[in-house]
Amino acid sequence: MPQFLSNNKKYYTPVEYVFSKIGGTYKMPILWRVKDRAWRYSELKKSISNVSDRMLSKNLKELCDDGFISKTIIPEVPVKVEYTMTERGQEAIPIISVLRDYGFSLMKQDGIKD
Amino acid sequence: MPQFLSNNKKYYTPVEYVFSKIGGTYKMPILWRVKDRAWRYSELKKSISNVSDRMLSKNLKELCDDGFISKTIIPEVPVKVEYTMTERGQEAIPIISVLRDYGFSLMKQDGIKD
DNA sequence: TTAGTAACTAACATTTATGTAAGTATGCCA
DNA sequence: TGGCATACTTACATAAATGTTAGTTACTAA
Repeated sequence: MPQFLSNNKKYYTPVEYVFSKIGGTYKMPILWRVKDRAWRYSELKKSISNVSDRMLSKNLKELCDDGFISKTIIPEVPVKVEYTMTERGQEAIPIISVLRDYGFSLMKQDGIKD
Repeated sequence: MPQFLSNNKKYYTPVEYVFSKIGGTYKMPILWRVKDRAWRYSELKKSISNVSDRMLSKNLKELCDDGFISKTIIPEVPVKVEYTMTERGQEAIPIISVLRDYGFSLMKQDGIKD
């Protein structure tokens, strides 16, 4: 396998690089929601089953730091925080869409009903 | 998030189901190699950087059990084992291809040379 | 009888990802 | 002053993925 470095971490494939950015249990679910409108922290919390504050804020922070979403703090009372897509984030959506479709196809092959 | 069961494990999204089948560090690298010809165990071992016997044989077994590749034992001396794609495995290739292309695109955005 | 090769397999250790519970900051309102 | 709300953050614990080392089977050739 080829290999390359980024931030002192070694990657062996481009696919591995993708998952370092948008992999894990919650990042794609977050991006998928935020794709067409601004979402508040509390909305995401309610909408994504079982996500803890720890994982939600960790993943939101990483997605911001990596440029996939952006964060707006609206100084109302109590404070309101909104997350929206960046252009880089939008580019991830077709890939997630392909994975979703493939997931449904596998589920069908395996006799799983959703 | 919606949810469904398969083999007593709970899944929340179709994407999660995809990764339960072809996710992890080595499954896509294996499928990507096996896509156009038969590969021997020892060839895969040499070709995939850093993979241990434990992970290689575990992943090969799971990919077989899940119907993505098939295994042929050729009773020469010493024994020869070959892995080839199934039709179900072939269907995964375009998805891996999309992920690879996206990986290269992210790497380019991030100034990483391969 | 010993050694060598291919393809595993099992036991145990470590690393990484995720879960749980509690606490913090800000500001308002009663 | 106390309590409530949103959006986190921290410390600690558990679970899941992967790594390491050694061993196994089956057969042949020296």
